[in-house]
Amino acid sequence: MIDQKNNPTADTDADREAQLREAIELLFFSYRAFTRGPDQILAKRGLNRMHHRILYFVGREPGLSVNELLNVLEISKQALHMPLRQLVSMNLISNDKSQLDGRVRELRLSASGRRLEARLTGTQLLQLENVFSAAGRKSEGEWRDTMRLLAED
Amino acid sequence: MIDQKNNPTADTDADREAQLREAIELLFFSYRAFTRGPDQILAKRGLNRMHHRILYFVGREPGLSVNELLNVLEISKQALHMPLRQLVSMNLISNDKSQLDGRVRELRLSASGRRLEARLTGTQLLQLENVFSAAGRKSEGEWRDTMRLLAED
DNA sequence: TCAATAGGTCAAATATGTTGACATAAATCC
DNA sequence: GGATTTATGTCAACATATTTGACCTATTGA
Repeated sequence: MIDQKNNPTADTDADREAQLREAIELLFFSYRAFTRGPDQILAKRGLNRMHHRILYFVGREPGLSVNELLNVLEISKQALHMPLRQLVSMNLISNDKSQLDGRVRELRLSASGRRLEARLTGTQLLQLENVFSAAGRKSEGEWRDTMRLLAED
Repeated sequence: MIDQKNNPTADTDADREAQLREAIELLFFSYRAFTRGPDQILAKRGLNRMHHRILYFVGREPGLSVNELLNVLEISKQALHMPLRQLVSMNLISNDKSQLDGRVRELRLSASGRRLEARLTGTQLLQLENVFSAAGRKSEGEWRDTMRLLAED
């Protein structure tokens, strides 16, 4: 056994691990809360989280190519194939040849695609707006700075 | 078209939505970065993220019952069945009758279960420690406060 | 004793993902 | 211009995962 009195950092290390484990749990529970709203709406239509991600990133960057989408999502072409085809056949996403490079398809939201994306993402926008307004502007900034570090990891 | 000069809040609203969309993306990319390390280790053993979650929560609360685990994970009994049975048969988790109530099973990590959990969670502890040490102690606190609001949502 | 609780398991249907192959059209290189 | 590469689409086989719903045992508690 380590003599705690002669090892003043031992308690601190254990405390630090407990704090970091709380952070792990915050990420788990936050992410679940964050995806719950869209997931519920999607389930009613037989769609899943991947459909939302596709709608989201196509909406963020109209004209996105299939390859660019694959790179953002980090999934295989075959894993994208099914949900993307469904969204196209439901006329939520259009898929037209690029004028500049005939090999490339440009993905865009249709009007109904925009409506669905707005509804799905809307629950998250509202949720985050509520959180930030309760946390205050300064917390929001520190949260963003911290999340950027984690995201770029 | 809305006359921007007579609608001073229009730009602000659009900016605000852009800020909140950045926050959505930060959550998406952060969570992916956060799960990447454990996922890679798990894949080598034919395990997945659910196995890590089970190991994590059993490790956090030794003696946890199956029902308590189901409530934390928010999955069905049948969805838990397979991964939990695998972990028990790999001797990573023990599963003994409770003394107090013979119907209840108490889940605990074995020595090798603790080693695997420490390795999986260790990548996340290190990652978060790096992020927080770069962000500073004050940012860490604001991050926690904000995440608690989102998690409790 | 009877109902409720905790847990384990099975099976069928559905969904999802992986690997690998192959095809087409278009661009680019030589 | 022919060969190669790139972007995309699709298929099939296999593996995995999840859902629904049922059924069973053991144990507890009214």
